[in-house]
Amino acid sequence: MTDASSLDAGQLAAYLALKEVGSLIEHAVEQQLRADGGLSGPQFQILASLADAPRGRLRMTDLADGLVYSRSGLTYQAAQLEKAGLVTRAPAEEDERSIIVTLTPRGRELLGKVMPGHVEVVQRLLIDVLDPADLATMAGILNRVRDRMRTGPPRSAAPRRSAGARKPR
Amino acid sequence: MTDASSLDAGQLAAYLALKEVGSLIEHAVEQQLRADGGLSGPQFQILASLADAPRGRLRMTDLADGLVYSRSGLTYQAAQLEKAGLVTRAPAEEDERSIIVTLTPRGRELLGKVMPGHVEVVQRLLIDVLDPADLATMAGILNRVRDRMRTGPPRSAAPRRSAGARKPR
DNA sequence: TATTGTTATACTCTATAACTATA
DNA sequence: TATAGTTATAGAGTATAACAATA
Repeated sequence: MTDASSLDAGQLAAYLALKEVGSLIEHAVEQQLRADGGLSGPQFQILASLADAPRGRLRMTDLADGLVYSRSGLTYQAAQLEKAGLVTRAPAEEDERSIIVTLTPRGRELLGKVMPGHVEVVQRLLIDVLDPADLATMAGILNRVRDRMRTGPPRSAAPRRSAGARKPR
Repeated sequence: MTDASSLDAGQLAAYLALKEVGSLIEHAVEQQLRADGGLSGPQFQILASLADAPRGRLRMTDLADGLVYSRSGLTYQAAQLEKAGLVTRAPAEEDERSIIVTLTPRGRELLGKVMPGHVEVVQRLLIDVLDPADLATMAGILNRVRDRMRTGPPRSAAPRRSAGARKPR
């Protein structure tokens, strides 16, 4: 990837570093989750989302929206988690079409068992390497990127290529 | 993931932002690669690595090392790419055990066809959102993290998370 | 024996489309 | 008709272990 057709060296370096660090951390985290709790990344995300929700309950659709993937993909994962006794599924009372997924005590327990290791990995790979100021700077920058991404990718304004020179914020 | 057991809010925010931005960009890039050239992310990475190498040639092992995954995984991908006429595989002359993977003209051509779109996505999602200073700052920080990760994760400092975990599934 | 790579196999994940049922 | 979710299915990706060939 020497010639990226219009990304200068610095831009390319930023992109590649982001990509690599992201995937390395993800990899390390997934290994830990698997080893400590037999959980895959997606499964952990579902359990964590539920743990974060009011009564450990969320509708399938809300879960799917928060986590990116398709309905059917979530159905598959939810079925796995249900088989393992980590969540239950039941129709919502107000709307019989909706399914409410609920974290079971056992699910919460497993999450508690896995969390320390999870935190340890993140701490060791990311937090410990940076001083608080850098960490805050990075978070700020990345949040800006994330917000922009979520605000609908300006598909309309695609043909933009002014290599930098923009002061967002 | 409200309670992360020992990550403060800022640390957690940094981690989550990194994770989310990384996966959103990866997703967008993979979609573009698939649409513009019928390539998966891993396949593109292999082709790009080859394009970067001296004569468009690399040994299987060197490819695998550079790209993370297992030998067998690379064998699979290399076979796909060979079927598509994008690379060739031939034993090395100095060491009959080694296989040299070579980018074909057609492979290089496809790469050329896919690159503009690839760059455009990165530009739109990442570069355009940040001013040059932020970009440089982020690259610097992430490079520090990456270097540390590569310098063998101080496995010594990881008190193994025994905790009899091992059951869900 | 160690290294390079392939094969066989098995499993996870994801997506699309067709389908059911509620609203 | 529109929405929520499931099912059937199909395919891609990855890893592990056993294997063959070369060094």
